[in-house]
Amino acid sequence: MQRLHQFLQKQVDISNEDWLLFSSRFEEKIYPAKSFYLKAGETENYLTFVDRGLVRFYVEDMEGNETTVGFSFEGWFLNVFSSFYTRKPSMYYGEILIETSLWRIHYDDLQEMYNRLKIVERIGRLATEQLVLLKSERELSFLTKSAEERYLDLFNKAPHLLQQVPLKYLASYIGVTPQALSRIRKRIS
Amino acid sequence: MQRLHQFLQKQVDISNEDWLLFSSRFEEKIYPAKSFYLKAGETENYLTFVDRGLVRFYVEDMEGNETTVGFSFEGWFLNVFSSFYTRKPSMYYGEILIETSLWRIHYDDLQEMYNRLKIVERIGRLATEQLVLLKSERELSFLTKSAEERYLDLFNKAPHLLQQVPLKYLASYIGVTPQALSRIRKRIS
DNA sequence: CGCCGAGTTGAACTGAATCAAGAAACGTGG
DNA sequence: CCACGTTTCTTGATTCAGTTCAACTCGGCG
Repeated sequence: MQRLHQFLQKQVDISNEDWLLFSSRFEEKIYPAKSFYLKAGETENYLTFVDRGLVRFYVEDMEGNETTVGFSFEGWFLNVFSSFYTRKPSMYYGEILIETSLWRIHYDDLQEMYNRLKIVERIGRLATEQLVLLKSERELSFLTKSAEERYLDLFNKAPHLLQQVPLKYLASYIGVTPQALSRIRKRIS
Repeated sequence: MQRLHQFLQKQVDISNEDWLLFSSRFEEKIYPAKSFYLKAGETENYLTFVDRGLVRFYVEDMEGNETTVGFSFEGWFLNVFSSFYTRKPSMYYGEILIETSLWRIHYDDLQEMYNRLKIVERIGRLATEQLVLLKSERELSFLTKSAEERYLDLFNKAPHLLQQVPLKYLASYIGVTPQALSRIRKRIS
C-alpha cells in the first residue's frame, strides 16, 4: 500500500485527506501461482496495482493457441483495460505466474472517486497517458524492429522476466514461435 | 468547431460556461497538401482536433526509409502524443496529405484548462482511454494477424484511406513492402 | 512530348513457421 | 530424496510468406 502511495506521489501531490479517502477503497488480494486473475469472457471489474508478483496476459485462438500479449510490472497498474473501460467481457486471460500480491479498487468505487476527487481524475489521466506511451513504443517496435531486436530490448528493459518466464511465453510476446526464439538466443550467445 | 463540441458532448456533458472558456483557447489552422504538420526533432506543442483532411505520421530510419505509423481521422484528436506528453522532440513526421483544417490548443493552455475545469481533466482521461483501446487493438493485430488480415481490417474500418492514400504508405502501415501489398491485393480480388 | 513517381510483376533469397523427434528441466507422489 | 511422467527447450528438415533487386507499365504533369 505504501508502494502505491509512493507511485502516485511521484506523479502528483495528494493531500493526506484525499489519500485517506482514496486508499480506503482499495483492498488487498493475494493470488497463488497458477491461479487466474481473470479469464476470457469475464469482465474486468478492478483497477489493480501490483505490489509483488507476476501476471501474464494472453489470448487464445480457435485452435487453442495462446498468444502472450503482456506481463504485469511490480509497482504499476495492470492492463486488462479494454474490458475495464468498455465494461465488456475480456478477450484476455490473466494468469498468475508466481504468488502475487495486489491492491485493487472496484470500478464503481473508482468512478465515485473520479467524481469526488479532482486529484484522482488527474491520476487517471496521467497513468493512462503513460500507458499510451508504452503501447506506442510497442507499436513502433513491431513496425521497425526484427524479432531479435525485440528480444534484446526486452533483455535490457526487463531482465527479470527472462529468469521468471518460460521461453515460450516470451517468444509469443515478441511475436515468434518458441523454436524461432530458441534459435535467436543461440545466435546471440 | 461545432464538430469538436459534438465530439466532446458525446462523451461528457459540458456546461455552456465551461465550453465558452475551453473553446476560446482553440485556434483554427489550415495546412495545404504536402506541407508538414510536424517534423522529427520538433516538439509537439498542440493538442489538435481534425475537422477535415488527412495527415500521415511516419518515422525515418538511418537509411532514409520511411515507416508509416498512423493516419489522422476526421472528428478525432491526432497522435504525436509521445512528444506532447513527454515534452521531448518528436521522432515522428506529420505530413499533410490533402488540405487539412485543424482546431488546436496549446500545451500551456491545455494544462491551465486541466487545472481550472474538472470537466476538461475528465475529457482528457476519457480521450486517452480511447487511445489505449486503439493501440491495444493494433498491438493484438501484429501478434495474431497476417498482413493480409490487417489489410482487410483496414479495408473495413477505413475504406476512405484506400482511396486517398498511396499504396506504399498503406503497405508500411500494415507492416509489409509495397510489392507484398500489391500481391496481397491481387490475391484478394 | 518526355519525364518521374507509383504500381505491378518476376526471380532469387531469407527469416520464420511448421512438423517432428530427442534432450533437459521440473514437479509430484511415493 | 529419488523416480517417473510431463512440460519445456533444442535441433533438424521442409515449407511458406515476405524481402530484395530488377525490369516494365501506367498516369499525371511540366
